[in-house]
Amino acid sequence: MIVRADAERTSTAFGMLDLRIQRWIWTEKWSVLRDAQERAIPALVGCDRDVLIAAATAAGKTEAAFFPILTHLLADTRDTGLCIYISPIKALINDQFMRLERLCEQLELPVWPWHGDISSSSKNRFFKQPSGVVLITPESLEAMLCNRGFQAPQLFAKLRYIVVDELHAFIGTERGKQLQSLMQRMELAVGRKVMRVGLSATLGDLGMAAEFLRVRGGSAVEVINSNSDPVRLQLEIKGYVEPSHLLAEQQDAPAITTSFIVQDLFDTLCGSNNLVFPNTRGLVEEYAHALGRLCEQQRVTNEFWPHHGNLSRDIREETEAALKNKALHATAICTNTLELGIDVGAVKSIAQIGSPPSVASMRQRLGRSGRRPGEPAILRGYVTEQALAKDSTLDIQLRTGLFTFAAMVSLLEEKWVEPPQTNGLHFSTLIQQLLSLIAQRGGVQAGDAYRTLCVQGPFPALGKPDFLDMLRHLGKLELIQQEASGVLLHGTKGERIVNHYSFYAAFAAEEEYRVVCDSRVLGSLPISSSVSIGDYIVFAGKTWRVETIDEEGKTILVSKTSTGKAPVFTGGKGQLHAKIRERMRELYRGTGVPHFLDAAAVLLLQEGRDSYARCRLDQRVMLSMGSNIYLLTWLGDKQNEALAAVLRKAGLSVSASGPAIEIFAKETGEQRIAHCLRAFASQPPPDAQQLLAGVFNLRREKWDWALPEHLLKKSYASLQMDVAGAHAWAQQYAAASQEQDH
DNA sequence: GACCTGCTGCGGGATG
Repeated sequence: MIVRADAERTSTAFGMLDLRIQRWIWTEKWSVLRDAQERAIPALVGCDRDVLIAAATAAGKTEAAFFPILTHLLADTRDTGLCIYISPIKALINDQFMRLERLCEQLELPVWPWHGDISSSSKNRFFKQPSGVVLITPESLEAMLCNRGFQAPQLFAKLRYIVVDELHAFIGTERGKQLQSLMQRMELAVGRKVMRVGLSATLGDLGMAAEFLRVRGGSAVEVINSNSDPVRLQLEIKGYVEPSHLLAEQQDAPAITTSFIVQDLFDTLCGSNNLVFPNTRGLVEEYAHALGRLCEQQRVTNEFWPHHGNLSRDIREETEAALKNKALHATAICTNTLELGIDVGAVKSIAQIGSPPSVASMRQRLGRSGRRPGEPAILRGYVTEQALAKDSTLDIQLRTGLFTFAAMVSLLEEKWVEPPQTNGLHFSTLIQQLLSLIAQRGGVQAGDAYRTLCVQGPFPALGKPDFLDMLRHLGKLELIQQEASGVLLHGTKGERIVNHYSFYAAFAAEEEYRVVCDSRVLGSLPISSSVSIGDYIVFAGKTWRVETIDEEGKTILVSKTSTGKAPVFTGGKGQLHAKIRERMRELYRGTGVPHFLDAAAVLLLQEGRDSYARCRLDQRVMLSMGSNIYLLTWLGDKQNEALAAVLRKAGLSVSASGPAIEIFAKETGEQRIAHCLRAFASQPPPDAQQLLAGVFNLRREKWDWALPEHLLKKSYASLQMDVAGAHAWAQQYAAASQEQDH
């Protein structure tokens, strides 16, 4: 057997694996182990350290983790161990289950897929024999701890490893804090350390990711960073100019440039598989509909399929099947539903309409193309700018849309991605974890809860007095109550909430209407998107008339029509990192032309540079235009948000706007703004409580409504602002303006 | 001018 000889000759790690796993690798005809696998096996097989594996999407990360883990679980022949694998999405659990079960069948090791769609009979069988591999979501794990807390020590008695897949998808989120807390609670239940394994393809900073995996112990995590062969990139940004007079006259008509972009997509993408990312669900609908119509007009089979989170599973699977079907050419118009885990096979190119939300996201998207040996990863960018007019805003004059996109692409080429955002406090999730801990243990001492969740857990930023404040507030809201003995229990309201299944998710979800046509569910629309009877809408790439709206049953009935308009989906704003603004400024100051711009985009680049020079933005920080003053910091959105709060507190009417802060009412005067900035710089940075005094409407996360005011402000500020960064900038500004005065 | 993710236990009734 040649295959066997190859594997043995080139690999020492191979010999460390259980013989049955070696045999399985031979029968699968794998000639060599991948780099990540080769290095992960010795790191994991001894079960004596935490490991972070960073490797490209198709580099066999799952096997890299499971070959040595299964080997370790099988080593004790009398008592097979347990491994818990945690995934952010159900579809990934289903995928991994199919891959893993083929192997584990041979090993006589049970694999337990575990999420909301799995029957309780399978789950009950696990409770009788808790060993093997459990593939689970954080929410299902939360439910297990909540409802079977007393059994936790027995259930996890044999737990050896916790594997977290798509680690980057958790970092910096409510679910991430929840996950860290769950891992901590499992370890406490069994009274010992359990080895943690993180898997990811898109990590901006491995040290921070390691620290996320093991709070206060990141430096001891073994990091395996496997860069497989770098893929050749083929990048292009095409520029388009929207005639402004037409836009003003016909508000409702689709923009002229949209139809140019649609035509270009049609011409370049037909005949191959591609993904198109227009950034919003509404635009996914618009483009899918427009491309479908174009196919109809040209009398060719439609090759364009919509995909986003509000479409029914049914419709999403149609799109996924079209992409996987080798007999068809298919292009998906999608949101980041197709950015994560689900396997849709290799695609030829990615089209990005408008700049992406982050460089990390653009890289993840691009990772979907160029997966076959020798093929490049192709990114086609499209940027629309409005025609220049006398009254054009600064934004339009500077062509910030093009410069943002170009800066991001140039950073992508340098392999830079945003570092993970780990300083969010997420006190909302602390409340959830406290209530869940009470459920798990049937009551908990306040000091014990503080130690578990804050001192040793993922919420170390909360001091003891603040924690007690929070408990008192939760008591007032009847979420918790304290027994005479000091034990914390659920209050009447807390009891009701914890006993409903909606408790297990750490993140908030908006209520939605189901959209139904002839008893087929097409998907859902958020309650907030205003839709009335008789409206014509675009949904799932087709047009419909709204027939009835059932408020009780939360259902919208529609029928087919021939015209319609994409519905409005609401949402927050992305946060641009300061590094991108820095790169934009270098582009304005430079004279070179990035190789990835087409002729029209180069013209826009020149127009932007002309405006930058004309406004003398290299020398000045403030610029009066129309009735406003712009404070051009060129900082990231979080720093600008903090500066805007500082100015707002001084009584100015302001709004953070791209690379600048816009100050309304020119009569304010540049002097007054300069004075505010110097005053801010001369004092130590204010805390959130001072900065957000008198500011309302700060609730963003699921349990924010139950936080005492000052903790809500602290949590909000940690997520939305960088006060220290803003302060550092103000100090630089103050020093520079002093020099000018002398 | 943002996007996405997730969900138990129990009881009643039908079916094999």
